[in-house]
Amino acid sequence: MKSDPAQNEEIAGRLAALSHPARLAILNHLSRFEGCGCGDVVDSLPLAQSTVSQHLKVLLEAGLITHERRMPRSTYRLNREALRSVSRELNSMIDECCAANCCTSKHD
Amino acid sequence: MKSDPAQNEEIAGRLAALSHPARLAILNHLSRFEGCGCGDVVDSLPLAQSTVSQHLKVLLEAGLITHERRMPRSTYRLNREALRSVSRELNSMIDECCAANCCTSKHD
DNA sequence: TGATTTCATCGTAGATCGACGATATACGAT
DNA sequence: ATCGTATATCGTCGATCTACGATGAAATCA
Repeated sequence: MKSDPAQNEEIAGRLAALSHPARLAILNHLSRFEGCGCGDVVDSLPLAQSTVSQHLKVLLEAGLITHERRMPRSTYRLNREALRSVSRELNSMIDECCAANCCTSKHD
Repeated sequence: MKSDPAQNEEIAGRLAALSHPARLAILNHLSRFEGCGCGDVVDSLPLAQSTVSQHLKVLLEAGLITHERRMPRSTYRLNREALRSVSRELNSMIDECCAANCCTSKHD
C-alpha cells in the first residue's frame, strides 16, 4: 500500500510508451492486421518510415509488441498479455487511490 | 471501432500526465492525505517546491486533481472520477485491441 | 551479379520536458 | 505597514522526444 518509487517508475515507463497518439494508432492497427510489417504501418499513418520504425522500437522496448525479424519483411505483433497487464496495473493503482479513505486529513 | 486520431490524441494526453513517477507519487500522496497543500507534497518528495508545483499544474491541467486556491494554503484533491475514467478508457481501448480477432492477416 | 524491396539505424534540427533557483503574489499575523 | 508563510510563475539549462532524410544491411528477384 506504500507508494513504492521503483514501482511508480516502472508503471510510468509503460504508460509513457502508450502516451503518444501515433503509438496508440500503431497498436490499433496491429490489432486489426496481425503480423504486419513496418511498411504496412507506414501506409496507415501520415509519418515517414523512419519515424514509424522509431515508434515501433519504443513499443518493442516497452514490451508491448513483439518482433520477428525475418527479412526482408519483419513482422510485428501485439503482446496482448503485456497490454492487459499494463491496463490491470493502472487499474489497481487507481483503485487503490480511489479506495483509500484518506485516513488522515492533514489540515482542515 | 475505427482508430480515431482525435480520440487517440486525447487518451495519449491523459496518459502522458500519468507517465511520470513523481506525478504518480503525488497522486498516491493525495490519496492518503486528502486536501493537502503544495508544501505537504513537497515534504513527501525529494524535489524542489517549484518542481512539485509544476507537476501539480500538469495533473491539474489533465483534470486529474482539483485545486482550491484559498490562500495562504491552497488545497489539492484527487479527482477520483477523472482517474477512474482514464482507467476505464485505457481498459476499453486495450480490450478492443485484444478482442479484435484480426480479421485479415495481411501477409502470412 | 546486380537491382529491388523492406527495414533499421544514424545524424540532425526543433520542440518539449524536468529540474532548479529566483522572484512575484497573496494573505495572516504582528 | 511590515514581516513571514505558502504558493505560483519565470527564466534557464541540460536532457529527452519527435520528426525527417540519408545511409546501410539483408534477402529476394531479374
